[in-house]
Amino acid sequence: MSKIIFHIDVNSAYLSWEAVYRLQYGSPIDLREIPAIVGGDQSKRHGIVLAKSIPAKEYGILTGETIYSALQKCPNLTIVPPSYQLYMKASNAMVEVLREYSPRIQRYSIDEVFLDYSDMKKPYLDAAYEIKDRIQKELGFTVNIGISSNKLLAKMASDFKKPNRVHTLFPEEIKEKMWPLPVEELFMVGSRTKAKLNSRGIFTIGELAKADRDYIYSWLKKPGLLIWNYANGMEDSEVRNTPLPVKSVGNSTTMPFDVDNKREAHLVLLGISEMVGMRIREIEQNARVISLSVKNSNFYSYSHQRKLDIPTSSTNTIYRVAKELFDEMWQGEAIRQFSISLSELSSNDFFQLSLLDDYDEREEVLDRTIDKLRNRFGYKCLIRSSFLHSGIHPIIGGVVMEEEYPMMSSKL
DNA sequence: TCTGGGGTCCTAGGACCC
DNA sequence: TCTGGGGTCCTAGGACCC
Repeated sequence: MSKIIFHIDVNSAYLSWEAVYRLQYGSPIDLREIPAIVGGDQSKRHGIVLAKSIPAKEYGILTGETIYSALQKCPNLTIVPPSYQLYMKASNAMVEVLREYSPRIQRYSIDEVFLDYSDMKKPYLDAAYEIKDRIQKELGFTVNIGISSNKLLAKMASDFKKPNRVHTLFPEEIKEKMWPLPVEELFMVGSRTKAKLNSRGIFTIGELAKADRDYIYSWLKKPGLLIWNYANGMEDSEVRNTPLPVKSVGNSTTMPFDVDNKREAHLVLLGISEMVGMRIREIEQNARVISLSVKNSNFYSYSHQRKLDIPTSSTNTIYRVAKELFDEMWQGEAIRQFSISLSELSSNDFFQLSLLDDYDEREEVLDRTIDKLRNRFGYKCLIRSSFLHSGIHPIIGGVVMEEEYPMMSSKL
């Protein structure tokens, strides 16, 4: 039987949540009704637009652009900083409502949820409008709900006219509702692929859909086949109740100032190693591959990685390898952003039992002791002396540890 | 005071082996 | 005299998502 899938998408999520929160605490202004954005701190060089109100959108302000540029478009723009704890709470509250409608729920991101409504009693349109209205009434923010027979089409549907709407996009509606859209509005067609497609005369989703499958595959390989299938409405992944296992853990930081010397670079790497180390131990995994990536002041990024003989979760090992990678790749120029990522993860119990001899083990006992202290008394209770007076944070990375939700990124 | 941070997946090329 | 070919592993880079 054909499925009924909902995609629930919070309208201007971060901005709406800020607006609701501020109204609850007596603010006379609804951020959704004025040109406003949620944005990072420019003085820390985090100055990009994370979310925008509809009035801000009318000034041509785009998510991801610099605040500097947004201010040129709208000088009296209201800018508020992000508060991720708040967004997590709002997201959780929404999911609690959704659980009343189906046990099959997939949190796709902090503000997007897939819900499998197949074989439920109440007619799906009634349920969708009820969900939408309840979220608005009970939680104060609005959502769009897209409905179809698969996740891809449901997601495309939720992107139609906003805010506070329910849309359907069933296979028989594809031709009329999806094919006329510009090809870049298709999920997984980004700016690079848009340019490629346009260069060969493909401008709409319909034109991609009608292109020859083998031609697209020989030209754009697997991603080409994927978007060709999507353009034809073909997608069949399950609404996953449980998150997939984590494949990599990484943290990065854009420094408030460029780093142009090895000593400071190493300190930054130590700070990041502390965070990724804590996180990998938290999920009880070991990593076989350590990757270091840097972005220089010209915004050029490059990376090196190393595969270890023995998977690790030791902060010192991560740091040592990251330092080696940095020393062999660094060209001596000013660095803006540092990033360490751990991958090829494996459960750690095997190694703990089998490697009785090993050097990493004592490290790990110490690491775990430090983790416990930091979890109990706060991160700052124990810091390495090398950071004192360095101007560099001893633990670097902005992960909200409690109540983690899966970030599924480009995978449905 | 101009451009974040956290992810997944794919491809290409070289090394190495038989 | 004229340099195969397939498979696997590793690394670097790049595409996309929210």
